[in-house]
Amino acid sequence: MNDTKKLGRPKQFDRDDALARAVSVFWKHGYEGASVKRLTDAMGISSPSLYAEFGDKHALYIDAIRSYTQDDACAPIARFEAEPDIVRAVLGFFEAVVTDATDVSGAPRGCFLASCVSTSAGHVEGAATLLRQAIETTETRIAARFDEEKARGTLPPDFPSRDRARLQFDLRQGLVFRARAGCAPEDLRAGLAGHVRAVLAPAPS
Amino acid sequence: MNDTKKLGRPKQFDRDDALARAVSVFWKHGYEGASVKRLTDAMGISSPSLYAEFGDKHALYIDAIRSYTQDDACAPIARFEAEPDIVRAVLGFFEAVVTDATDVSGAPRGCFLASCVSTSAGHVEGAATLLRQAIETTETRIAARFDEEKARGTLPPDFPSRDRARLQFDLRQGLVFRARAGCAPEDLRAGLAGHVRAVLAPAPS
DNA sequence: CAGTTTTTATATCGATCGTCACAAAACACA
DNA sequence: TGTGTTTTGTGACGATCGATATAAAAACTG
Repeated sequence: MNDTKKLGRPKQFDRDDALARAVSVFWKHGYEGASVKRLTDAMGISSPSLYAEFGDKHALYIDAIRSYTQDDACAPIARFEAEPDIVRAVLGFFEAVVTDATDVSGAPRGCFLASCVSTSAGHVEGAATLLRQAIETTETRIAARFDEEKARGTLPPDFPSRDRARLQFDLRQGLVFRARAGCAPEDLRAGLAGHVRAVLAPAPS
Repeated sequence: MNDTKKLGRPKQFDRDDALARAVSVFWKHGYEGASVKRLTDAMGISSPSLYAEFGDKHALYIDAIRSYTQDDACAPIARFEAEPDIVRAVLGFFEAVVTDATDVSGAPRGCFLASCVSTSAGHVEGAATLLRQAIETTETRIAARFDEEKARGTLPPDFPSRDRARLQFDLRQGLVFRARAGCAPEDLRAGLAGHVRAVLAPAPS
C-alpha cells in the first residue's frame, strides 16, 4: 500500500496537530464545556472535516486522550527519567509538576488527565479505561527507575519501588489540584522537599 | 424581623436540601454538564423556582460549593477528627477517602471539590477562590489536630504539622483520582499503610 | 481536456441550552 | 369572603448544542 500518494484533494490540516489542539480545548473546558465550535476554531478546521476525520465529538475525545497519553506529553515524567541523580530526579519531577500546573502562558493549567479526563471518567464511555491505563503506565515507569537505582546501589535493596511510585504519583495530584485552585507557585514549591523525603525515605524496619 | 411566618404561598422545597441535590448533579456531570433540566429534576423544583431562589445557574453553583464546604460534608475529615488515636485517625481518614470515592450506591464518586470544582476553577468565576479557601480550611484543621497531639505528647515536639497536613491532603487527591479512574477499592487500600507512615514519620534530623 | 475522488466551505437541521413571561394556585391578613 | 403577596407549573423565548446535506474546490488519472 502506498500512503504517500493519494487520490483527491489533499487535506489542509495535520491530524496530530489538530488532535493536540483538541486536547488543549478539552483540557481547558472539560468534555461538555468543549463545544464543537470551540474545537473547530482551535483546530483550524470546519465541522464537516472534524466529523469526517474523527467520527464524532466522543470519538475525537477518546482519540485526544490516546494521543496525549502516547505522545509522552507529560513533562514531569520526562524530567524524572532524564535526571541522573535520583534525589534530583524526584525533586525535578515535582518541580516540573508545579511549573506545568502554574504556567499561565496561554496553555491550560494542571494536568489533562487529572483535571479533565478524571472528571469525565464517570459518565463518558471509554475515558475511565484509558485513564487507568495511563496511571498504570506512569507508575510502572516510576517504579522501573527506582528498580534501576536499587540495582545500581543508590537505593537500598529493600526499597519498596512500587509503593513509592504510587506515593509519588498520588502526591502529584495534590499539587495539580492546588495549582488549579490558584495557589502561588512558591507556595507549592515550599513543600516539595518534604515530598521528596517521603518518596525516598528508607523502608520501615 | 420575623422569618417564621411569611406572607404568600409557602415554598414547597427546602433550600438546603435542594442545594445538596444540586451539589450531587454538579458533582456527577461537572459545571457545564449539569444542565438546568437535570438540576431541576434532581432538586424537585421547576426552573422558575430555581431562578427565583438562586439567581441563575452560576450563582447556584457558587452557592452549592459554599454549602458543601460549610456543611462539613467531607466524611474523611470527620473520621480524622473523631478517632482518638492519631495513627488510626490518619488511617481512618484515608480509608474514608477510599470508601467515599469507590462507593457506587448512586452517589457520585470521588470528591466534589477535586473532581468538579477543580475542573471549573479555570473558567468559572469565583470557583477558584472558594476552592483555595476550602483547601486552606482543611489543611488548617488537619494541622490543628497534629498540634493537639504534639501538646499531648503523642507526636514529637518538632513534628512539622503544617507540612504533614499538606502531605496528607495531597495524598488524598491521588486516591480520589485513581478511584475516579475505576481502580478497585482493595487496590487503593493496599497503599494506605505507606501513606500513613509518610504522614506520621518523625521529622528528619 | 474531461472524469474520478476526496476535502473543502456554507448553510442548516432538530434538539437542547439557559432563561424568563405569564397566570393559576396557595397562603396571611383584613 | 375578598385582597394582597409569594410560589407554583406551563410554555416558550433566542441562542447554541452536536451533527449533516449539499455542492463548489482541488488534487490525480487517462
